[in-house]
Amino acid sequence: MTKARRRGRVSKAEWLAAALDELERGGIDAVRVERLAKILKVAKSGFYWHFQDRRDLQRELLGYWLHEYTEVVSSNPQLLLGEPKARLEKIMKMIQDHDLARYDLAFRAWAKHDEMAREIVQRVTKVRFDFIRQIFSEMGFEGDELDMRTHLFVGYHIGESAIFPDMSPRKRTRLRKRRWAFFTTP
Amino acid sequence: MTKARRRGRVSKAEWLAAALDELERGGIDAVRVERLAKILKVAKSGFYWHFQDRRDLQRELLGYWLHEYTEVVSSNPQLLLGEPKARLEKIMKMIQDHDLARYDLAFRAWAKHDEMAREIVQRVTKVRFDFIRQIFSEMGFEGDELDMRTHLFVGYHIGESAIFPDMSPRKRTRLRKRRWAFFTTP
DNA sequence: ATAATTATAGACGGCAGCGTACAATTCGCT
DNA sequence: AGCGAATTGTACGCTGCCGTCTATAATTAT
Repeated sequence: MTKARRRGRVSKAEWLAAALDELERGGIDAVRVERLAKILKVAKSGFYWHFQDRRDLQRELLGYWLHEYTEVVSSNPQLLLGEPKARLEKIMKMIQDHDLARYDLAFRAWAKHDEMAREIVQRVTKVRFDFIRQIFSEMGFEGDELDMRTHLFVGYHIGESAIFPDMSPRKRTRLRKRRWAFFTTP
Repeated sequence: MTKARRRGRVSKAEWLAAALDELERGGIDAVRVERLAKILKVAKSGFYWHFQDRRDLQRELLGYWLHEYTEVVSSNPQLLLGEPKARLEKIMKMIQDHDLARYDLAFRAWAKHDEMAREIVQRVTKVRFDFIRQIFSEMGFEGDELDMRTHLFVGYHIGESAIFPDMSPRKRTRLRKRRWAFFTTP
């Protein structure tokens, strides 16, 4: 439906994409209507055709992130079948390859002072936590040991790309494999 | 020197404390001169007596955080002596008790789009990384295994309190002990 | 008590951003 | 080509915030 038509028209999806870019770059306070309009080389009036107001854009941003960066993964049938160790490996590769934690820092910083953002972030955290917990559970871990491994896994992967952005892909892959061995060893 | 005197006078330290509060609550964009003045119930003119401008406050904020939340810990003589496993345990307890990662999310989100902040954040990350790496090294880990454990440890602890804020202190302590066992086992 | 220092109040000009109004243009279809 | 619907440009009023200025009050040193 809403795809870019010719030149000069800006679709809703393009406004959203620009907003996500800006969110990552400058935090939610950089996601400003006039700023996005300038980036898209367009007057801001078009924005108010697609969205009710700035808040409305923020809502859609949260929905988009929840769906594309968590639900799409956690409901991927490929990740629900087979040996838990193999599934964990696939997920770790996926996190790295698709940079699934890319926007986490910005969304979580935002959630600190915004109720609407906090709700979605909590949901994202819970979905990911339950998903990983299930896998460790199938590996045979229980109780606090299960919780500890799940927390450590989920907590680490949310921050990795933000905290250690300068690691080479080569090294990242080597460490990933060691991490996998570390996490899957009883 | 600069302490709160009577009513109505606001010291530099109080401006800084309010700024740190606001930074945690709302991100760097919430650290605004007039906002802080309102919080402190004072006109903003006093601000410009203590600080050259808003940027100057930000600089001091970074210096304060670097010193109080990293350097003070990493140069603590108590943490430089004794068995590496015992030292690691002490550090983990300290991270929990003093909530040492409390401001990390806000500073790291800020660093995404501000060169001055990025410099300090990188320094903080490096100091912590080297500090922890030394300990794991003394435990006998080497090469990629050493790097993996250091990354995992530092990466996890930066995010923990931001990502899992609702855990009870009791449970946090139990998981901490398990984490210690996990990290110190070859 | 007086002088010097330290901090505050209050008012100003300037800029950036939000949301609105309305006219103008372009698109999709016939 | 022409009609209605979809999208944009331009202009406006309002608010919040920065940094400056000047007069004034409170605190400390002499």
